[in-house]
Amino acid sequence: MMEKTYQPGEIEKRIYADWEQQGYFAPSGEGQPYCIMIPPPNVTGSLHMGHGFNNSIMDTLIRYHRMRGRNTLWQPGMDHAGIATQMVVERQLAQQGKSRHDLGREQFIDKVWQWKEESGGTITRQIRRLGSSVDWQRERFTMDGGLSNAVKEAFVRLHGDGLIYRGKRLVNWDPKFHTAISDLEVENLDEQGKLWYFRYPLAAGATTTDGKGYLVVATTRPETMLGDTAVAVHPEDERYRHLIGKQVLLPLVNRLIPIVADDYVDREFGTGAVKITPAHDFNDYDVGKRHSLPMINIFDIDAKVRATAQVFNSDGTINDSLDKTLPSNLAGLDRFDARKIVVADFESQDLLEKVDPHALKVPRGDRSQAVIEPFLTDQWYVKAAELAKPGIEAVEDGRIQFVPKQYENMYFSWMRDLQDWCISRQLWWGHRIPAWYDAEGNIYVGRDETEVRAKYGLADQPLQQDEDVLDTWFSSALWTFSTLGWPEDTPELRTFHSTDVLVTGFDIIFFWVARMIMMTTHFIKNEDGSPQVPFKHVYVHGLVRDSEGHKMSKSKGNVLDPLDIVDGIDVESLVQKRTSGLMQPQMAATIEKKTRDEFPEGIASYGTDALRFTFCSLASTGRDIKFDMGRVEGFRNFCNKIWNAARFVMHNCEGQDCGQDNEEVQLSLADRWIISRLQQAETEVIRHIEQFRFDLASQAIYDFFWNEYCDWYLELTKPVLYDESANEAGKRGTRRTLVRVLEAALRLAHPMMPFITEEIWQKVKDLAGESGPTIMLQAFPEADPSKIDEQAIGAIHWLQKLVLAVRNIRGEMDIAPGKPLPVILAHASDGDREHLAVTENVLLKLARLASIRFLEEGETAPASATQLAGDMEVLVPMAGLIDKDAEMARLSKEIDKLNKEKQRLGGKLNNANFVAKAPAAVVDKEKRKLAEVESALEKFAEQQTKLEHL
RNA sequence: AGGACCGUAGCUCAGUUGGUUAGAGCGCCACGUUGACAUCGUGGAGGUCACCAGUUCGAAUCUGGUCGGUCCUACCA
Repeated sequence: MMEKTYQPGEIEKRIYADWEQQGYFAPSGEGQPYCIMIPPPNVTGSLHMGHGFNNSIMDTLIRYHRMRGRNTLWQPGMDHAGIATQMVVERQLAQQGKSRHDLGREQFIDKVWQWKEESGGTITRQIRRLGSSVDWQRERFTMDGGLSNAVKEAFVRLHGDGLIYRGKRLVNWDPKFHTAISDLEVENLDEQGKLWYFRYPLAAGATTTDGKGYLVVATTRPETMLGDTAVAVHPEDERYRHLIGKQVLLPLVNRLIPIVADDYVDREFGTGAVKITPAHDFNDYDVGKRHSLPMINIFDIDAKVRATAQVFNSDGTINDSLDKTLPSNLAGLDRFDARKIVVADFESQDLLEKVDPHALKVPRGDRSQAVIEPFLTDQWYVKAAELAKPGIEAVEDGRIQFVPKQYENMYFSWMRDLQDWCISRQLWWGHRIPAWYDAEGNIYVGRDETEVRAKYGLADQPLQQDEDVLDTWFSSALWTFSTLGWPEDTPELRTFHSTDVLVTGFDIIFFWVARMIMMTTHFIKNEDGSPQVPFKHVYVHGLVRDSEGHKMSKSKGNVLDPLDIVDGIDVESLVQKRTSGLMQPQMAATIEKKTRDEFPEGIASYGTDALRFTFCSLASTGRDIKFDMGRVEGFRNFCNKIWNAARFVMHNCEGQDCGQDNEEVQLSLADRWIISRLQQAETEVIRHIEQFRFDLASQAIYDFFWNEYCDWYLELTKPVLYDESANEAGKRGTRRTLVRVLEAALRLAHPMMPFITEEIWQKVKDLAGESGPTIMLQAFPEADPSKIDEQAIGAIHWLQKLVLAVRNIRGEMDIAPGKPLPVILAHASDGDREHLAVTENVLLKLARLASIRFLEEGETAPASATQLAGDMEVLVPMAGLIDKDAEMARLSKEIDKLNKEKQRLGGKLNNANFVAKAPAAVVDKEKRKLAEVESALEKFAEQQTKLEHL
């Protein structure tokens, strides 16, 4: 007994549990391997809509290929997400008024592990609820034993190959989290600032060309002047040429610094003279290197001014010759407070020339939002440029293909201009760097301390392991092979690597995709020694945005949990969810209002299949998705439609002879037609999935099921099934077709809508003559061209035109839908007569006709409402039914439309150029169209005259 | 500054190598509970394909430009 409406909740949970328990998600071990690695979600909380989207695409691919007989592995797992996760836990501690230092490293890490269990549990529940057929037996975590081992191995080998080094360089320093971050983790944001013009007095009586005793430099960061070690001018700048090699006396710190010449200087900007602060600006750092300038670090790790500066030579060694004193009134001040004082001091000494407003880019940490300080520290780096080469080649020669292709350009431009990758982080949560130091600071790299001691012959001297951890993306970069057991040479690695597709958003192409390609090509080799790629395709999808097109984010309060669409949520809970744990609690009121406006009733429960189908239907390539609840509702209705079609089929087939026993069957025209259309739909769906066009594939499924199977075929079966006198072979044929086409359509839709298709499949499989424990492991339907019956397609098409013609008259003329109408067909051809002969009985039912007949030779047609079906006229006599004026109006509307078309076609065909140059087939087509339009016009005009005389 | 993508019905989106009467879903209007489904059925209205120029017999589609939007990269202190 099936419910009248589809109720997904209970069904989905039951089915998923069964699948998992039966072990259907594991690779079959047979067939050509097919593998997708899940982009491991961060254990920072729960999955968002982007994950829902991503998972829907991957599961569609996985289920499709599994059904096509591939040895299919979908590898699940999660990412420790170093900085992001540490931040979450630190924020929780902060709510109790504690910092991580109150706990100490070990205890803090325990706390993070606890959080990982909690968040990880939520995430796996979500992944299950989304129906994802991942192989849970193989679930991995980037910090589990195996993967940590892989990380160490990779680090040690890269270090051995000279591709990892440690050095003192300028890094992006996050003063809030007290760690270095990579270039990619810095966001450059437009902000309004100022440009201060400072006077730097010239030393030893030098003067400018206009006779002034000082040089004016412009800066957006006045406080950094404490660390200036030069002023630079352009070598060909006539204004300053004579000053090159001279010195200025740096105010406030009273240090003499040189004036140097460097091409880097833009003569047009500011005054054309630039203060150089090698320890706090990346460009200045380069200038400093070129001119061997000392580097003066004026800040501590909080980006507060130090009491005494740290001074280094340009090669990074400590410089003891320069005065390290910093003005005492600035010591301990935050950057921005120090700035005010510096400016005030310049002003009071009459050294402030002017202040202009200035728009600038401010570097901020993508997690902390703190202003990043370029900072001199010792960090570990990967020589990315060298690793990039095989990765560039792999995409150039097509071993890796991006879908859509335009992302390859983005990839290339990044890969061809790679800076070294700073991989050390001053965090606690992450993979500890496998390097040890002795008392003198010598560095020893190895897999563990024992190995290090053995390798370097260090007996008993104390060794200290590096305190830092690795950038979280370092372990992610190994994901495709570390999850398969590397560095061991495992059967899984041999079987499933290279993987087939990576499904991901464009926002992490650099963070992740590029780095995976680099690491994989370096570490994983084919038998012949050539580099392996991590995946053959990169399917890049867009971002899921809210209904207004805004990016979803916790701080904006517009995030949706995919499960809230699956299971529904009341408005109070939704408001609660969106307003709790905010970084900016003052936003709560605004968020609450917006949420109540958008979802006054909360969100209804739509079920997983509807959500997944929505994601698929929106997945056109390279485009962001504006999430539209209306689409979900539409596809929820589609699920219900499938459900009810199945009810109809069951009602008519259950307990009946559906031809399972191979008794004689007779297929009707309609049967042969729907079977033909099924073949065509199968071809189409396969083609679209192979091309990653999930939107088109979903459309094809929807069209076939609703607009053909339900709207036409089911209706066409009724006259047969309900006809007591119909022969048994014919009924059997119709029942067999009904249930078999349904069964095939379920398999066709299964990758996108796994639950409803399984639930119904279990009910119909026996009737359809199929057996097997689950639809998941059935074959994906493939077209058999010999089943395409052009004659049936033609006849049903004819019938559809006729039915539509009658319905149009009925609708336009306001005739009750149930009123049986007499119909006369005029201008019928032999073909029309043949078609009517085979479709008459169903036609009468579908169009609700009292009678249908051809106009006799020599007979005059009665006054009728007219529609055309091809050349044939469909006449509904007006007597007592139809209002003359209404029909006249309808006719002139039709005639207007046709006249416009006639004009267009006529113009085209009168154009000699068109006739001469266009391909003959195109010209013929236009001619045929014109003839049709003209003949139609003639017929309508005739009717018009006839009616006028009435 | 460089680059990418986008602009099609009220809304969300399709439209394959130029030849369609430019489509779908939702929404809208009218009618309708006929034995799967009102989460439904039937009919209908609704578009100068952002704008301008060009190529072509022919442009939503190709080229150039303008305007609008989104994003990425780099950065002038």
